[in-house]
Amino acid sequence: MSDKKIKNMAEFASVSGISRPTISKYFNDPGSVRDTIRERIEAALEQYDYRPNIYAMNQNRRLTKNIGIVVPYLADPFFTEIARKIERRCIDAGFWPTLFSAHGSQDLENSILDSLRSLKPAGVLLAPLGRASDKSVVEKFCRDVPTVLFDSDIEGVGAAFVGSDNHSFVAQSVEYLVRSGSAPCFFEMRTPANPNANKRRNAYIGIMEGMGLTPEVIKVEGEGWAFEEIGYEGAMRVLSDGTLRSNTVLCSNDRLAIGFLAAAFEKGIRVGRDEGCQMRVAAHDDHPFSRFTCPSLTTVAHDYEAVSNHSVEALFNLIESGGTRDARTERLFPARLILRTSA
Amino acid sequence: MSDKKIKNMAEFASVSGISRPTISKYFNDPGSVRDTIRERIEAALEQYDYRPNIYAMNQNRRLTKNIGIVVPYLADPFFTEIARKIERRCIDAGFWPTLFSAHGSQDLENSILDSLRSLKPAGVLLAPLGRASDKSVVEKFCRDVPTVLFDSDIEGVGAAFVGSDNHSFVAQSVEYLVRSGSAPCFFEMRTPANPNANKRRNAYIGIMEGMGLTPEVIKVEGEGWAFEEIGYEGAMRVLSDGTLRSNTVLCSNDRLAIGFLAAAFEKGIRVGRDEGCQMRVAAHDDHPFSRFTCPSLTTVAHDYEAVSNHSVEALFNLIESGGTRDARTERLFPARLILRTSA
DNA sequence: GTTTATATTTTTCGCGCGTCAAAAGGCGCG
DNA sequence: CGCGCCTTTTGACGCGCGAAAAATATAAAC
Repeated sequence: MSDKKIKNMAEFASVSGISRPTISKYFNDPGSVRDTIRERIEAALEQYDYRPNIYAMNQNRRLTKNIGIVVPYLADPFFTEIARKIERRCIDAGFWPTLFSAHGSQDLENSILDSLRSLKPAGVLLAPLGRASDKSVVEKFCRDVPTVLFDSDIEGVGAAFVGSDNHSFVAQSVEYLVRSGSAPCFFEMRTPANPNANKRRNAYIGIMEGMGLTPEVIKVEGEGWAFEEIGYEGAMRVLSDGTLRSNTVLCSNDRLAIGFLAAAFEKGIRVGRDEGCQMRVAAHDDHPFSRFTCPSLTTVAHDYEAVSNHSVEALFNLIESGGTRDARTERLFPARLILRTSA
Repeated sequence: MSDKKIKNMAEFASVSGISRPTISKYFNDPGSVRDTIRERIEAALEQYDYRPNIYAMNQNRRLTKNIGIVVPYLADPFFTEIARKIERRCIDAGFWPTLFSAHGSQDLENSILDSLRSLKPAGVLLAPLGRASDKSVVEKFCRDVPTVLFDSDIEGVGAAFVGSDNHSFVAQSVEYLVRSGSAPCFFEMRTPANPNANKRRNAYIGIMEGMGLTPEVIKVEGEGWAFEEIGYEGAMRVLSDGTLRSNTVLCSNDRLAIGFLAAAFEKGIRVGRDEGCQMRVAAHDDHPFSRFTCPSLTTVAHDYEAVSNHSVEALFNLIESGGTRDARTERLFPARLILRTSA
């Protein structure tokens, strides 16, 4: 490789013997130039190691190749995992993804959306905070920028929503728990950050009633995204004061269950489906750590792969159609029961 | 606020009655214009909601306001946490941080550094993969871009290194374990991803020998960043085949310990410092989940705050000095023992 | 060999802002 | 009031690239 520094496209055009507009076309879409030309460009690229200035590119393009990925709370491995998959797919499709986390804060979510506007992204994949989101801000953003919502829905906002079917989660967990033992009570936060929590509780109530059973919902105090802590504190309380009537607990999500299991362990309560166990605990999400809880957590898994793939797919379609959104689409993926030892 | 769309700086200059170069100066550094002028600009800004085009800005500036933050594995909450703190400080200082994760892959780390070049960042905060890093690539990058390394050191690379003092971690854990019971063996991966692991092992050996004790290092198989899994599998093996001579285990890091504790639980081995416990387990890092392991994990905590603050500080100094690096500085922060119930 | 459709080149303009030099203006000070 | 310093204005240029139109080249089809 020659170490001659190429400083702009014109210079690269002259050393490669190809006109500048054609080079420009190549960088926008390598497939749009004739094979022989593409080969010559790529040969020159090997030699001279030129890269277009992304700022000059993005300034003039109608649409950048940027894609914003926004999650509510990156410290939750669920989001890390799904963000990783989404990132990968965007890169493979020739886009430039950028990851943002609102870290549980509305102000931060708002200012991320604000920054995102300046980035003039081709599209945005947004998992909103949920209840804590400033709905009007998100709504306005989605009107201006092609956006696909995932994980948490905000009704009517964005061009599409892709997520997991909360009813499917709860149907599987409740059905299994009832069949294999006794009916579960439902353990959740009083004011859940995430709208999925409400859907899960309602599904629980509906399913229990449909089976002729009496639903029992236990709501514990706590705000924010420190779910393990909230689950722990809540469990310490209910395990002490005897409010827990059922010996089977279905937690709204795995992170609460992690706290619950820690509390049960501390209190010397044996959890599991074996002989000698006093209670069973199950949850939803298949958090990456739920394999390593004590006992390992019986849970219901997201179809991470499907959710991330379909989110990206939906966004690409939206981008290709020029951001027109005839009808908002919603796509929910069913969950899969993961039997471990806690229930 | 008027909803008149301002499309460029010239237009904003005319509606605000201030010349364009002065407006430009203001956006580069609000403090560089006279107070009366600044007030008038800010008043106009309230009314018209104009924002400079970041692409046009960055194209022409000698240095952008971008800062790259690169971590090896974002699914590890340790990095999520420190990245969050670093992000915050960059934003407060008027920079535009962007977070990247190599997700444990050398290829990805390389291509992130490659992309980062195009971003022409003012500086980069890099926690390299460590052993898996392509040293020559990282080295070359650090020569071209002002870079501060954190968490994992690569000797001689980058303008500065900021991290935790591994000797301090191990000194505290070993001293405590010896004082409160018996001497620990050291549990680690055979080929650790992170160079800190090697430093911790060597510190362990040195400290044990210094106390007149015989070090015992247990190395378990496994590659990559799935530490919990590796710890679990390794523990299942050593807890079965009797290679474990000591009843006190010091894990190289918390994530291995999480796996270890899961294995011990599964095997019905009681872990803790109470009567009736068969073994003690401690580790290093104070992983956010180590409060919720069963039993809760005795560990040694990073000074997250100091590491993130000082990394950013070092980078800002580097940026202000124009990227000149007279001498590479290294700054290590001591750790703090966190007593919980596992040891 | 001619037609036709497609690809490429040439030319030219524009994007929005940074930066510079020279001229004009504001400000505090005595 | 007048001096000198510092800030702002004026006017102009450059950055690196995208886009559009018209001219030209290429390749396949007839």
